[in-house]
Amino acid sequence: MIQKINLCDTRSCFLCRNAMAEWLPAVQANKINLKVKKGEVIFKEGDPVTGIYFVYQGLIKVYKKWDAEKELIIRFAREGAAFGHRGLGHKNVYPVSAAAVENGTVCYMSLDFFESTLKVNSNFTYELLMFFADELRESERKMRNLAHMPVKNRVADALTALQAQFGITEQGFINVDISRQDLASYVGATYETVFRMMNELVNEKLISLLAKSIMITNHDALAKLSQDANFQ
Amino acid sequence: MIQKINLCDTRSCFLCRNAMAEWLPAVQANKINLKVKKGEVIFKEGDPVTGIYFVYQGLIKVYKKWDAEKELIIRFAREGAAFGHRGLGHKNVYPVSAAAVENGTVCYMSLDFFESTLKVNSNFTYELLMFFADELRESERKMRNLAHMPVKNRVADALTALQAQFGITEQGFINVDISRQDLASYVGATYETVFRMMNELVNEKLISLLAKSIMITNHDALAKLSQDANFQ
DNA sequence: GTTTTTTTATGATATATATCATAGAAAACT
DNA sequence: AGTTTTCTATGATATATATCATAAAAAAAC
Repeated sequence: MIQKINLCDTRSCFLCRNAMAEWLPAVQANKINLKVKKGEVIFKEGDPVTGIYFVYQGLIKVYKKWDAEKELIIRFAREGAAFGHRGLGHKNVYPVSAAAVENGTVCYMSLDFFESTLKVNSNFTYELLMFFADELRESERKMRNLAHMPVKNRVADALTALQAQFGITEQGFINVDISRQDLASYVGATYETVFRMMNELVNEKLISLLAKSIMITNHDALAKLSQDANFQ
Repeated sequence: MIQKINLCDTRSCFLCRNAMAEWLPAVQANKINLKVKKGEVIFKEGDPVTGIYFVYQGLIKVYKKWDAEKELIIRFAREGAAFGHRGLGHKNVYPVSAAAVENGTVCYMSLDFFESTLKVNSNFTYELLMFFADELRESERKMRNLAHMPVKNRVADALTALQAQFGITEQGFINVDISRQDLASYVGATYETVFRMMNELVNEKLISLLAKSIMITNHDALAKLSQDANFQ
């Protein structure tokens, strides 16, 4: 991780958007910008928590490992998003790992400074609380899906979520470039099973593929698959 | 839900423990105590969020439904614990359901009053944030387990967690009285599978059963099963 | 205190998903 | 530019877990 001071503009990230304007010089003075290379691990589960990160540019995956080669990707963090905030709370080690999916730049600040930020900016703390509530909701929805939803439906859910997060290119493909293995890790299944389910979705004309790119061709049907399937 | 004003002491719950003493009279004036009967549903997913709850006495399960008879129990809330706080954030419907596992009493306050509490008690907001961070960590650990851990290990994990949360009786049994179906819903598997895995654990002398009661007889071995199984 | 309902127990069977195996294609390194 | 290395593709097989079926036991309702 190459250190590059003063790269970011203290305007675009979650912290800078929600902190008081008066606090931004302090942020400017305390943050550090780091260049990360594709595949580089920024921190891993079990590491002592030293600070919190924001994505300035690029794409970060936050994941939990399972026996050497398996992992579950919890979420993708893109420009502006915080990560490493799971290091907050009453434990002092990261419960997750974070790695760069592509070359990029991240912003880092020490836990001490971040805690000062929380103390000083009550509105920021409140917004962070709301953000945590949203993440918790999403996390528990995924828990339920992992327990009860078939892989095919989870693939549909993952693709819908990726399109919602990253939008589409001019040609209509989901505007994110991740490997099939990472997609499988995001779904919480093996590469092979996800591959097969994608084939089924292609045959049913809900999605179409061009090399690594994925296009959702029947958004309603796909969304229906990813829906709760329950009620009452 | 029978309404019973002024039952609780404004001392034991998460809010009362963390709010400023000066704020407690306001809590006293704005809270409502409700009696709940075993099996009673307090709110269910999709209901509009009107407020937040605390358990004064009894046991509450927080769960997500899946097609009529299946559910995933997210957590058990006992005396002092908050529930319904997943209604915070940027959506206005509960993402989970809550039901009484046994007869009990809960404390309720409107979302408006709760938000005022957050605004006034910055320390409480901070503590709530830390609580959310802890819950998020736990939720994501369970996500990973549901994706990759076999049912037997998840049963071991669930039993370990239940003993940590509820302690043991004088005879050494886990001090909680839940049905096998609820245990299965907590594990995220079917009743039958959990039943079989429990039998295996009994045969391996890690646990022993007496009617509905469960005793952990080899805590280390059980904890080992529920551990990450990964590293490096 | 009897009847009805719910919970527990257990075997047989089906099925979804993981694992193994192998090969070609693409990307990354030197 | 050539050579490892990683990623993608796909079939065959194994296995974990869910589903179905049925009965006994316990709890709840009347």
